[in-house]
Amino acid sequence: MTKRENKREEIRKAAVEVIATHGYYAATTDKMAQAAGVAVGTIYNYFSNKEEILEYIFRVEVEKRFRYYDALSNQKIPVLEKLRLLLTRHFDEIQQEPAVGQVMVRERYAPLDRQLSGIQEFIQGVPTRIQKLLDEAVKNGEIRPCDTLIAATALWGSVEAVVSRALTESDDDKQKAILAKAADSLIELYCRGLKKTD
Amino acid sequence: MTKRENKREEIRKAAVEVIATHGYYAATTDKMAQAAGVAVGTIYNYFSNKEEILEYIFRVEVEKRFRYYDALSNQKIPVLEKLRLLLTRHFDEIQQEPAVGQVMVRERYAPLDRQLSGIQEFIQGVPTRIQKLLDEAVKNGEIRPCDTLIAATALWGSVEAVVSRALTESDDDKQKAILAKAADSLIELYCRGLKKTD
DNA sequence: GGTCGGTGAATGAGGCCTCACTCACATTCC
DNA sequence: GGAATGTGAGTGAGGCCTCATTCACCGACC
Repeated sequence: MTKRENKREEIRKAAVEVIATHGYYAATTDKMAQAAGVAVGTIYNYFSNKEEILEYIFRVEVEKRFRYYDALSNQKIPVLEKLRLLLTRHFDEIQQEPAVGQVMVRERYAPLDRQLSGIQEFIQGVPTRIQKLLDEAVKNGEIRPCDTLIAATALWGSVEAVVSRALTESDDDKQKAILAKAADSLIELYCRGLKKTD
Repeated sequence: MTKRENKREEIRKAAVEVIATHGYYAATTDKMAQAAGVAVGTIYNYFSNKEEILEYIFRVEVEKRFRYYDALSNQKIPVLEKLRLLLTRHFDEIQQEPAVGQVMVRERYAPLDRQLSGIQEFIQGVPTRIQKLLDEAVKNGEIRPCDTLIAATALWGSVEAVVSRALTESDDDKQKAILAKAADSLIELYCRGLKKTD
């Protein structure tokens, strides 16, 4: 990583913290600069404006997830197992960087007017890929035929809600407990449903 | 409804439209005033500040849902049926006032620093009530024992995601189609799960 | 090895603009 | 005619971004 990329990374991390605690709009460039230990002007040597910072934050996460998805899609394991791995990885990452999780669930819609492509890709891209997996699973008979658009949307919505819920938990151990078993709980929920099997 | 309440209501409706299209932060008081056909100053005769408008918007919706929940909880029907009715009603209301739906899914977290109680009640209150229903259903054997906190959080997360997805649909008929069958699709998804019943 | 000029990252005060909110006055209502 | 309601230009606080300047570093040259 070049020196330049390094500094960009430092600013990104600082911005994540500030946005996570104050929200995008209250996260002033002053606060970000202070958190990164640089002057305001320095930020503008690495990003063209405040929005680009938010976009970059999302882009980094999107790419992480897409890479993992791609690696997974070639493997010869049941689709539901792929799904479980995908969610597990996601919750793991949130656990390691809770602030990133905060930003992702909170700022998905942030600057409405000029929609940022990094955020767009995240909102649409991840559920779309889940839908692809579900379609595949329907085709090979692993799951029953159903409206995969609704199912994929619902599944990812659950994930975000659980992340959001976990992160409002002030007790650190409880937070970790929720995140740790979240993937398995959700997969079980979506596989078996709620009804008693009789 | 008194004349005063009437005007407050008009301003609320106008604000909903403006916030739905621009997002809370870009929704200036000027735009709201214009949309309501009044002067900026008038708004401040009915609301003490901009945040209170957003809070009021949420409060109106929360109370609608709580009233329906209360009416439902006394009835002698299966819990899962209550849940279905609750969701059906919710999606119906969104269909009739899509802008309100936009605001609810987008602005849940809006002004982070000083959390607005109307919004808080919505974020926490609705899932909490769903969890109560699930607990009841577990107790009377209607559904299998499970982590009802996760299940309730997930269920409501799915609802919000589907609403959000439907509202990004520009084709009006498609939007209605999604919303119309959303409640049943979700209930079925959560009851039967995805797996093939063999 | 000491001097010197070139380079570009870093700085932060302030320009400029936006927007929530006010208030002195006008209008309407009863 | 007095109370209630409406008005919208004005105010000032606050925040994004700029840019003239600084300065640490480095290679060139004597």
